[in-house]
Amino acid sequence: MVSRKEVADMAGVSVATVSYVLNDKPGVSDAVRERVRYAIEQLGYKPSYAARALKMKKTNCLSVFVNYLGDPFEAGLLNTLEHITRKLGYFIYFHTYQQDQEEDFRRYFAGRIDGLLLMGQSLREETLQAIKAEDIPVVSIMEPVRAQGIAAYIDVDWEAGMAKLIAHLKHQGHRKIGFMANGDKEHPHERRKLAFAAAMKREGLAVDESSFLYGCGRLEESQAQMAKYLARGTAGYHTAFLAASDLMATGMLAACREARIPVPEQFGIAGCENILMTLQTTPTLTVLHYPRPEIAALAVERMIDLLNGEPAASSKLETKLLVRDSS
Amino acid sequence: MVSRKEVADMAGVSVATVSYVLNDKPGVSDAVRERVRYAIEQLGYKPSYAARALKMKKTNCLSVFVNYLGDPFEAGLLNTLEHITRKLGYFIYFHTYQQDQEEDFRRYFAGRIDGLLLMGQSLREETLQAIKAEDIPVVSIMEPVRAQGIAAYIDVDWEAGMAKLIAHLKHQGHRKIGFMANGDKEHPHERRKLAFAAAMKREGLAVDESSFLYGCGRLEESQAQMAKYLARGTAGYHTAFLAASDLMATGMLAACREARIPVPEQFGIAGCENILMTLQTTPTLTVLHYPRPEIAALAVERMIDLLNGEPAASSKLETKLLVRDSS
DNA sequence: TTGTATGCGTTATCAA
DNA sequence: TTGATAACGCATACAA
Repeated sequence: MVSRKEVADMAGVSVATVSYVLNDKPGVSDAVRERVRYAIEQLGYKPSYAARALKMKKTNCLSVFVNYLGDPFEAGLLNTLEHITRKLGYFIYFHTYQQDQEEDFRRYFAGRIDGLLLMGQSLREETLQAIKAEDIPVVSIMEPVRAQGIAAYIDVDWEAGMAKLIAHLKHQGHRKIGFMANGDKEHPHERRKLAFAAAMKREGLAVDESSFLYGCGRLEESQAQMAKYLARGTAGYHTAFLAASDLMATGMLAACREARIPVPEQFGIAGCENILMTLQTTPTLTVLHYPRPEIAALAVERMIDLLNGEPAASSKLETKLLVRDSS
Repeated sequence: MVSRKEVADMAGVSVATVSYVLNDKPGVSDAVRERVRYAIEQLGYKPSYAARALKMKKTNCLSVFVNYLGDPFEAGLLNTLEHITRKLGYFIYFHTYQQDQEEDFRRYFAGRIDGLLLMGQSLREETLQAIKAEDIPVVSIMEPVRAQGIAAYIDVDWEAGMAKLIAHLKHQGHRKIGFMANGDKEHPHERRKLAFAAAMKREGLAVDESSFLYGCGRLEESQAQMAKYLARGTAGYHTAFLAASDLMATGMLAACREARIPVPEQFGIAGCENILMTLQTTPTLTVLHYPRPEIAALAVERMIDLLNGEPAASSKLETKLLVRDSS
């Protein structure tokens, strides 16, 4: 590990001068600048991140809590997050988040990251306190289910979106519409479930507990649950199903195929994210389009604002209804 | 930000004593220990990570370069990595890796992480030098395509695995067997392609460039490429296709369904990872089982070895053939 | 059993 | 235009 002192010695200057060159400060003669640059190059010197972070009280690192690293919907958000923040000079870390691991994370906040990005998770009160104590700004993509103290989130207007989907299905003649929910009430999918229920009521359609299946956010589980539902013989009770995620909608599609129930003729299905896969299913999936790049970009923008001491603000973007072959 | 000095003042002791308590050093009276603990609790003190990292020249952080964050195969590895390392007291960071971003990462190694985990990527020579200069151990899950200086990798024996798959298909009567490859020669999938070619030759079956399609590791692209292949009318030239990833195998399945080509009657398809999804496709997918939890656990074990100064070592585990309905 | 003092690699202030 | 030097928060050798 070569430190600044060695560079200074080799260039025959003081450590301060090396700093000036490194940070492009004015007031260093070209000759000295060149000598320092040469020494840095020769020695392969890299500034120590830890020392700089200690001195500056700034890490240039951001952290993202991800619900599940294999999720294609989240991946679309993460890619944009990573690109934009890297261009801004930040390093961004991804971790999977689970409620029961929050405690492990609490000691994580002191002097490691400048900001925290959430993917709609609701944090425990103590964790929030720890974050606040360290003065770490939090921005959530997707509105947390429990509002909490998180003042900055970026999301779509789920109720308006679900209303569009429901109106479309209603127009197709559907009256009994079900919903494949996540099941975990702390999961960001929960907000989509609530929005579905609210929109159904506003459309004058019935919702009760029998309207819901629970697919845990996973294709496989959703497929299994749907298969069980269809096998119960009460098939036909609902004529259409929405899902809290495209992955779960795809699972339902697979279950219908297995059960030889024609979609959309006998059963309508729709998702609410527009992940790439929904264009490749048979039939292609009717979805709400969730503008992931825009949302991620806005989230970063908000984060930078907060890091600059500007006040928190939230935004809700619009979804777009894409009618395809599954409805 | 509350520092150790404040804790010391409140407890009426020196900063050193606070350190002793914090690090569970012996030789502190119970009374003092209690007082310090109380002060820490009251003030909500958390040790500064940056300061500790600077002093100890150890960050307790590991980094993982991931090919694609939405990939279900990689996700299975990441989950295990995260669990095990966290239990060992490490924080683990995930980043997506792309060749053209290596330069950005070069300054990342100085004082930020103790070790680097790769998912089969081949790094540039300069990057490798930078890593070596910082004395950061590297362990790769999946053998890198270009051997390089990476002395520690954990993988399965791909050639033996591909041989099992091919022998199985041969036994089913297939002679013309194709392979859906990635196309990116630096991608870890490339090794599976090479293993396929080698195993085919050893089985006395023909392989040439026409044996390969290129799905870029993605379901959608694989499906599109397969659809194009089937539409060419030369369909029937190959009677079976393997894929470098289960996701791509699933894409081929979807393409066959679209083209109304019955699998496995007219066309055999198989994957080589055994991700969960392969149990839910129609038909279920014949696969090689890649033991992800075991591989990930071994990788962590090797990393800890290297961190303790023990010599590098590599391992190759066995795959298992799971014959299901697609072949 | 506890305290003092030093250094880790930086940045930044103040002198020279 | 450059150089000493004092922090930053922590761990630890050594002294008390």
